[in-house]
Amino acid sequence: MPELPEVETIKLILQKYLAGKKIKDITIRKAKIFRGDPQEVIGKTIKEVERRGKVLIIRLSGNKVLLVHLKLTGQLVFGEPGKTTHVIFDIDGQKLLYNDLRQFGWIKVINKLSNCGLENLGPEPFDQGFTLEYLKKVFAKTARPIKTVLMDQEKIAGIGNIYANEALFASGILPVKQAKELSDLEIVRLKKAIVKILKEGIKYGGSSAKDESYIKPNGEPGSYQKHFRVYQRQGKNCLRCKKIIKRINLGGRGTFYCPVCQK
DNA sequence: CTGCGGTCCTGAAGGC
DNA sequence: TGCCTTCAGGACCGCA
Repeated sequence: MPELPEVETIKLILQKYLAGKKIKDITIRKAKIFRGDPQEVIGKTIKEVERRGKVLIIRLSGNKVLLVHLKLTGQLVFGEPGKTTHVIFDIDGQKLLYNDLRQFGWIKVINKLSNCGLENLGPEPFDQGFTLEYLKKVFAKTARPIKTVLMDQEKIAGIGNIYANEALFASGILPVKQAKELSDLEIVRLKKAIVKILKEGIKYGGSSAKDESYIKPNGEPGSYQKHFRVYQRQGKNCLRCKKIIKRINLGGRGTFYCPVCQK
């Protein structure tokens, strides 16, 4: 599922290929995916591609903006339309497809970045606002499991199930541990682990695990799945202590941890 | 305000 | 073999 590293990877590639090009046409095959009037963006030039949390921000001429959320199975990919293609962008004659098997994702046309939902997102893990003080304050306030808090986009932007599991393993913290019960030392370790794991994800171009449909715009998969330490490794040996990795359900999400290394 | 559960959607996997 | 049921999962909505 596209999380911060996957969306960042897509952003970097699209920025390279789309900046300066013109949206010549848009074909909408599934109306609910595309929100807003496509006529407002047809003919506009792409100025810049950015990211906020898991949302892609495509800035256009005339102060128009396209927001894209890929949710679970969305893809932005160059190529020929298939049965899961719901929107087709004609970019100077080249087809950029929005594919989405489960149809949870969306594309929105907006006129300004204020009041568009992005302002409710928490700090970016690579930005200045992501401080130890901020995390201490947020964690101290809630008895929710730490993993649930990590995935709360209003607390921290961009972390989903894969990177929450991996960051908690890397910092030796149990996913079910109440956020307010974390020690200062654990918060320091967790903060470092979040940054490290997300950067690792970006370095490998995101993760394309077995049941996931994430691919890069050029159609190639990412390779971070080869470096998972706990995610989907239930029943296998912990890479650190050799004990069996467990899987539980937490807030409706598959949750993976080592009962020995994580406390 | 918080937090839980239902909802969207499809293919894969499991049960009989 | 094949039909039917169950499940996964990000974010939003309604409710307690």
